[in-house]
Amino acid sequence: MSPRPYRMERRREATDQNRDRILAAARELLASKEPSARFSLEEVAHRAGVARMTVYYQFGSLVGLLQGLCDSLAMAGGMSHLADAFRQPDALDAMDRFVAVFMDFWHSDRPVMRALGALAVLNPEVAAVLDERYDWRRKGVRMLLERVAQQTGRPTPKRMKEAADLLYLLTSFSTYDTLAVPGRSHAVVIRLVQRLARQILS
Amino acid sequence: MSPRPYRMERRREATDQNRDRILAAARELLASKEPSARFSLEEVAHRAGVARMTVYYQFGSLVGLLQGLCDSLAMAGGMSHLADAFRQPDALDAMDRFVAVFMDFWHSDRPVMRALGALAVLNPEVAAVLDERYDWRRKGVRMLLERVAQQTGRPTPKRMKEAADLLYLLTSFSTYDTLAVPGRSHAVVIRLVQRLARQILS
DNA sequence: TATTTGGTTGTACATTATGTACAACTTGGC
DNA sequence: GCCAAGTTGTACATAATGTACAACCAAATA
Repeated sequence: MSPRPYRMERRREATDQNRDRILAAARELLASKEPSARFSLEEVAHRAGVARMTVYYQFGSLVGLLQGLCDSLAMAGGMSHLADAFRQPDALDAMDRFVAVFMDFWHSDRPVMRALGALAVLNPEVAAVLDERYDWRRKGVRMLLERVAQQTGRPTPKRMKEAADLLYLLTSFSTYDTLAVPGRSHAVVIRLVQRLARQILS
Repeated sequence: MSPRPYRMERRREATDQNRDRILAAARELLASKEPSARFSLEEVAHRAGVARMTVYYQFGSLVGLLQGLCDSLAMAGGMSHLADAFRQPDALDAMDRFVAVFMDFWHSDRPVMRALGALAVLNPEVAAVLDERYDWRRKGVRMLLERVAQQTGRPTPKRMKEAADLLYLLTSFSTYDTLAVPGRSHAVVIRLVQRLARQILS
């Protein structure tokens, strides 16, 4: 028999709220530096005020939870503005916006980004999740450089590859994490990286 | 009673050999990408052909093992050449050598470097070990820039801080790991980073 | 040769984590 | 009132770290 056309709005709401609390707990735990708060499914559940089994029911596994976390971060981190960058008529303006979007993204939940990157290095499954979700950056860099090349006269392929790798490096979390230090505001970091990006193309 | 003046050369040799085999097994395991080869004390011992208790006896704990691994990597990765860099009479030559030493270091056992960095992010104890051992880079950058500033006329403090952070970024593992891709030789990576470092100072 | 000592090994145990299975329960939706 | 989605608790299997302790081995020493 076919599934009945349930509405279930209130239930949806309740379970979504649970999901959100679980994700929030996971964020908190990943961001927390105290060694007492080790990141584990058990602790996430406890912090979310939910049974361990609920986390399994909602996300399937620890990797599933991280997958949900990635999506949640992309939503909250302003990755939706990425399309705006490419709508800029001028290629260099587009690059500036591109840089800014990623700096904002890394800034939005910095300790979690750091932890996720580390988990990805150590766990191939997590790496696959991140690669899939952060592939936008690779593609974006390529597209941007294509536009810049067309606008300013195409450079040699070798220089293109070099510029692509450098722009990829500049927009990486590691770059943001190294340059965003106490005493240098977020806005200044963005302008600094934008300046470096333009230097690369000259 | 005071300890007797033991010689024990042959025993030393034997145990040192054991230590080396354990460290080698740890390196292999950390470098191995197959998910079957999870990094654990148990697996390290098994690969080294040694009982688990021996690893504990020699290194105390997993963190102790990683500590030993760091020291071993520094020895094998040519960090001893760091002093040579600072013996260069010209400041910019010194910087070139400085860059080359670190690129060689990151290159020497790349997958292990990658894994160690990730472990450090997730484990404060490991982070302390790495910070202690890799502080040379922070200090080195500062010293280099002091020399460059004296040689070329001292720039503003703000630019100094910026240059220091950028040079720190350029000599990081992350930079090496991003730029050393198939099709770009190690030597080319070094020259590329050296060129970027000089650009920073202009 | 006999003994001491440093290093190795095995066993047992406590603790913590992931993950699966399954039954019981709760509550919104029909 | 009934159904089903979602939640919870219990039990269990597996694997990892870490500690304690006793047994053992072989080199070094007296």
